[in-house]
Amino acid sequence: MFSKTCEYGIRAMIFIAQKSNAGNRTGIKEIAKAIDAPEHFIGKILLGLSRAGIVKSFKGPTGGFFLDDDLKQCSLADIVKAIDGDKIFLGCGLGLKNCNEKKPCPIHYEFKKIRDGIYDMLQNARVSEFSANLEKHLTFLNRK
Amino acid sequence: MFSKTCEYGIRAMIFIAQKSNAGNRTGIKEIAKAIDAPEHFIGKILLGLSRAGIVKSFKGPTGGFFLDDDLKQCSLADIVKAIDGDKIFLGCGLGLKNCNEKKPCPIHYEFKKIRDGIYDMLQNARVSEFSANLEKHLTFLNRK
DNA sequence: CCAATAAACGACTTTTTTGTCGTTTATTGG
DNA sequence: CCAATAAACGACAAAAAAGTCGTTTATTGG
Repeated sequence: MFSKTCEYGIRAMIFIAQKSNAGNRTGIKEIAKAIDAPEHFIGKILLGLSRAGIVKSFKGPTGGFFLDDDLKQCSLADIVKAIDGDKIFLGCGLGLKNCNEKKPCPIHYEFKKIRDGIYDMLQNARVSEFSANLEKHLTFLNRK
Repeated sequence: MFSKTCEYGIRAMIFIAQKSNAGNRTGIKEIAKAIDAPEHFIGKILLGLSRAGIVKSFKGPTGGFFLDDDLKQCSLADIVKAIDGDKIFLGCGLGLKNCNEKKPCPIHYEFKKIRDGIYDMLQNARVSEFSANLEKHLTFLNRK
């Protein structure tokens, strides 16, 4: 569904949002441990998201990643777009470049429903809405 | 969503079904041209599907690929399972190995709806149901 | 039997994705 | 100012996916 990069990215953002909601910044090491991802790799991913303006950071001691109030409203769709682009929202299910309403592939309309469902879900899910359940250990971000 | 291999595989199967419905076999060259895919690559993919028992073939002149009456009932889900496995139907949206009802990721339940929707759609779509619209040029399998 | 045809098969190459490493730059607190 | 800290950055390495090539095997029709 999503690339691994994107999966890590979403998990990292949800974790950063949780920390930000509690008023804290968090560093690459802490994030990597929390979401069970390779440290250097999420560093690279967060660099990309930072450049995309989806996360803020400061260098040095007391530095780290965080979301300001605007960014807390960031949706999962925004993250996916920044990492994987919009092909999951717009692309043809059978990989056809010129598939569209005028020249649809055999599953075009059925597939559109799926894609729209994915988009709605991701668009309505904001990174910061998951903090409460994570705090209560009702949901998890790591694989162990 | 699907791997390229899988996209080619589904397109090839739909094309083979169309030919089979018309009572004909079709060869790798013809398939490759019809669905706009690399010839050798399609050969490799069909070899896999043939081993999985999802398509039949004969060698030699008058040979080629075809579906017998049983195989015409094959669903797109069967093809996806044979090529990409079942991770799209069962896997966690955030890539977590041990994500489940007891230890769900933050988007587990929302994502389950999506996955179930994909499964239902693919399960209910049979390869041979697309022939009529393809014949009428209402739908297409190539990118040009 | 033979030549032509077409799938089967294995080995290989290329490209993309994923992941790693070492260095540089910015910031902080002492 | 300085040592410690942490993100930024670029280059590289490994693994997986996508795609290619040449040869072999089976089948057909003449």
